[in-house]
Amino acid sequence: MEPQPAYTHVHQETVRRVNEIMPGEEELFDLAELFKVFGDSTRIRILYVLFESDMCVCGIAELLGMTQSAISHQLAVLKKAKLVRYRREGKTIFYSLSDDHVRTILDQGMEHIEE
Amino acid sequence: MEPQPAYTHVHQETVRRVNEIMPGEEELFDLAELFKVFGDSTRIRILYVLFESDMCVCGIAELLGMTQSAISHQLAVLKKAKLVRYRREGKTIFYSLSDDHVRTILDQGMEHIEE
DNA sequence: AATACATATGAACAGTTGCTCATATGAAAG
DNA sequence: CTTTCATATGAGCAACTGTTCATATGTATT
Repeated sequence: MEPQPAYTHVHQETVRRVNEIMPGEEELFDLAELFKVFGDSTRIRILYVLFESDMCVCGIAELLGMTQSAISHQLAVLKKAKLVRYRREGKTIFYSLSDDHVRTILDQGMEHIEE
Repeated sequence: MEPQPAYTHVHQETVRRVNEIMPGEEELFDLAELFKVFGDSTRIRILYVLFESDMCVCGIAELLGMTQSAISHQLAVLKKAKLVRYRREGKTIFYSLSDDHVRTILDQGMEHIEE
């Protein structure tokens, strides 16, 4: 048996409750990774563009006034986080939002900052 | 009048709609700043602790097995983002969640990663 | 096969982040 | 006033991030 810390400042009952609801290490990591993706205004702008319409990489770049490379790198991040999907049509690749959580999360964030 | 970009890949109508819903520069910045705060697993763990109970800095440090300094630095970040409040009781300072958006945002994030 | 166009990707660089360590502030008790 | 306990804060450092630049991949056209 490992020695337990003393918890001089926290009640046993609270320790128990916190341990009960605290997500596991991997969930915490994944959650943080997800929010990091929302933590950049270029990526947020891309998501807002995709709210209105599926779009190709160069279209997004044009709309946001950024280079194709910068957008492509950021789309890779969004893709890895499964926030966007893509489909190929000939030479062009169209990106679109993959689910509704994106909108809910951004809306809640917006509500918070507008207080 | 400034010269307008050509938008060779995007329809005028889409450009108009995107510009209509795109938040302003300052809002985008604030939104990204907010999500950056959620983008660290230590801060997320602190928020989960505060879901269960108001708590002093050293209590949080104890519960999470981290130094007082590390927790204090992170609480400063949470405080700046207005995600937590604090009250002094003698020598001790108790931190608590400041509103419900925190829970909604974390829940939505959790839903997304659990797909 | 050669060219053109759309996109992806790796290296490099400046800027940022999270922790540690040392120290400062601030309140209560002696 | 001095000590003690709780917290805050600044400097420093290693790790990470977002962009640019150059180049690679992949598809269609000639």
